Amino acid sequence: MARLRRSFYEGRADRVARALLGKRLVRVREGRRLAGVIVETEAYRGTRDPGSHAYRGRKPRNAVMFGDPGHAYLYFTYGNHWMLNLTCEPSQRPAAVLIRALEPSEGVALMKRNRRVEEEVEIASGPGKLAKALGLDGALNGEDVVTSRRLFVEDGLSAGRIGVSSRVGLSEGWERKWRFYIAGNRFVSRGKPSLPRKP
DNA sequence: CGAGAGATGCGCT
DNA sequence: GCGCATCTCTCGC
Repeated sequence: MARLRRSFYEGRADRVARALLGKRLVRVREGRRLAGVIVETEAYRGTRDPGSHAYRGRKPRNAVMFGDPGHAYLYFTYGNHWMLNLTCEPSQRPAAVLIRALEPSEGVALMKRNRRVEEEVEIASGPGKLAKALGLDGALNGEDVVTSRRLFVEDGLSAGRIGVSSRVGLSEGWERKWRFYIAGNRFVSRGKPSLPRKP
């Protein structure tokens, strides 16, 4: 399968987020391929988006968001979890797509071990789970996924019907409908039911 | 099986 | 200190 090129990531974050559904995220670690089909994403774009890390300007942590498209932005949160984003839009325009869930396809046994779970549906049905399953952390922050041998995205099949909803877990900016998922796919995360949200 | 809270560490106020 | 683009476990039904 062909790898996605730089031009793929240059578009608006919400469009890239949609387009990433059905593509294959690949992690190569110690010579082994760990991979899955992207089934859930969220877009964060611009300095006006109160849900985005770029909302309060450029800081050391979010600097990758302001750089070239097609790079991994990995950040640590909640004291436990790494989140994988892929930057998009031209340089200086802060934007990224959070990869929220995968349907596992290669290296399933190893990913289960990384996660210490038995059920396939538990491997990567959420952004923190996904990073753990693939062995992603701050060491890969800034990685160029267009050229990297360790982390990249390959073209895939059509995603089929796409669902749209509010983004998960935000106290501000949740009214933007920038979460996208493959409708009916069982590996999509359920999100966090107790957070404030409007129908 | 759904709701709720604790875990856990870092960046910012 | 507080809040966080979360996860997991414990309760109670």
